[in-house]
Amino acid sequence: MSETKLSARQEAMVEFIGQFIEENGYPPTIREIGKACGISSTSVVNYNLTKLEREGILVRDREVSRGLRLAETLREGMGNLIRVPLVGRIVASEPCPVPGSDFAIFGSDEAIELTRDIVDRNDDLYALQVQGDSMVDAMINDGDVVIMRPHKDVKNGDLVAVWLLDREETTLKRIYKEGKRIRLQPANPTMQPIYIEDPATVEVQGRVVAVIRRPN
Amino acid sequence: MSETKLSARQEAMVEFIGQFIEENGYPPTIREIGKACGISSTSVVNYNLTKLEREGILVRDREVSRGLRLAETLREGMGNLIRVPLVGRIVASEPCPVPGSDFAIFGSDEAIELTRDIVDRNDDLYALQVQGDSMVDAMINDGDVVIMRPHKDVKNGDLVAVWLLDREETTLKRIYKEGKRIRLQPANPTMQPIYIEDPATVEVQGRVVAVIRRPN
DNA sequence: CTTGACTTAGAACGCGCGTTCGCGTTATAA
DNA sequence: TTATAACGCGAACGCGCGTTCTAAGTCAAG
Repeated sequence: MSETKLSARQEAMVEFIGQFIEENGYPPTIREIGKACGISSTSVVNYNLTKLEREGILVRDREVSRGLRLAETLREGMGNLIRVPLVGRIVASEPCPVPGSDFAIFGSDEAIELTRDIVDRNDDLYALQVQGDSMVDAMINDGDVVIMRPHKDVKNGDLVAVWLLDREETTLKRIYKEGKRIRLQPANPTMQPIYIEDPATVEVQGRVVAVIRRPN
Repeated sequence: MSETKLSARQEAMVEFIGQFIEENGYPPTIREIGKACGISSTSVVNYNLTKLEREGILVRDREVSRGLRLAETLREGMGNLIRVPLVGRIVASEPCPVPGSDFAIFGSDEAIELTRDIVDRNDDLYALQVQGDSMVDAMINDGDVVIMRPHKDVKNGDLVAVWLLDREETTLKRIYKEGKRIRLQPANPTMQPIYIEDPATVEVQGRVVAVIRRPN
């Protein structure tokens, strides 16, 4: 779609509409747009509005007063904020909860709002709060919130939450598949890696996409 | 103001209005509110609307179609997103930059958008990206982003960035004033604290309000 | 020049929608 | 009981506002 097709008048209209909505909380009328952009006739405003709609710049609800909104605002408002459900706590001594299996230990309305600056996509992300100091070797403190993505494709070097069957503990490590064995590398470079000879004894719960800490 | 004064009908109206705005991008009319809440008369809707306005729940623009908005939405929309400038990198071997003294090493448009869920207030917050593994004893990795608040009032137990004059290094520690001396406690509980006998040799750069890590 | 697509103007139509008024119901207090 | 207020209903008034029709000005192609 070419965006250069917008005339100066149409560009002014779009700018005014956006400004108006932000100021007043509701869209302007045809006549308000006309007055602001120096258009005397309502039909001209209507004409250009229909044009902008066909261009995809805005969405109109016909027969409705103030029934228009900017498509841009629609996407920005919906897409820039991501609500991630806080589904539970992660403790070393027990398997960490996942959204599918058990339900949330917090109310389902418990969620963390994040921006695209922190997590780019939102494909079934969920959040867990770390309890205890058992994750210090993963550079993660008590109280930290980890944002998880269901594992699906785990690549070498990913920071993942795994449940170790034989040790009966949950841990956060970087995972490397080295032939038949698996190496679990702590994030803290001063700690030693764990080598797992039997891949069946590790269950990857998910990949850590972000860690958020709020000291006191 | 007592919030329990809302009747069931008024509460339903508020809920419907918020839902309607989110769905359509513009507020409902009096008659739409009435139909949705089972009110046959427009005057009743108008009556309760005026009541809600006096209660501070919503704002009305008189004589204007769809001229209403929720006060809550007003605050949330404007204030929920916080832009924090990314002013530079923090390295152990040099003093960390602060917004006032040196200017941003990144473009001034370099900023991170955060929500109120991560940082509550926005009083001159700024962000620094950690470079190097020198902060591992503060449980902070290479590449982590720390959100800082200019120090002002530093309380015991705050996680702060300090410049140590005699060691010539920047470090992130929890600070405790114990009489005349200062104790700098690493976040990693396995590490030993540093004791500073002369308070003049530490310069508090700011308080860490959040740490954000995005593993690869 | 004529033709036709694009854009602007002005005016009229008609329903949308906020406002207002009268009146009935219920509740709490004097 | 009456008085006052809070709350509800329905109808009518009147401007707000989207729609539509006619007409005219602009500009490039033929």
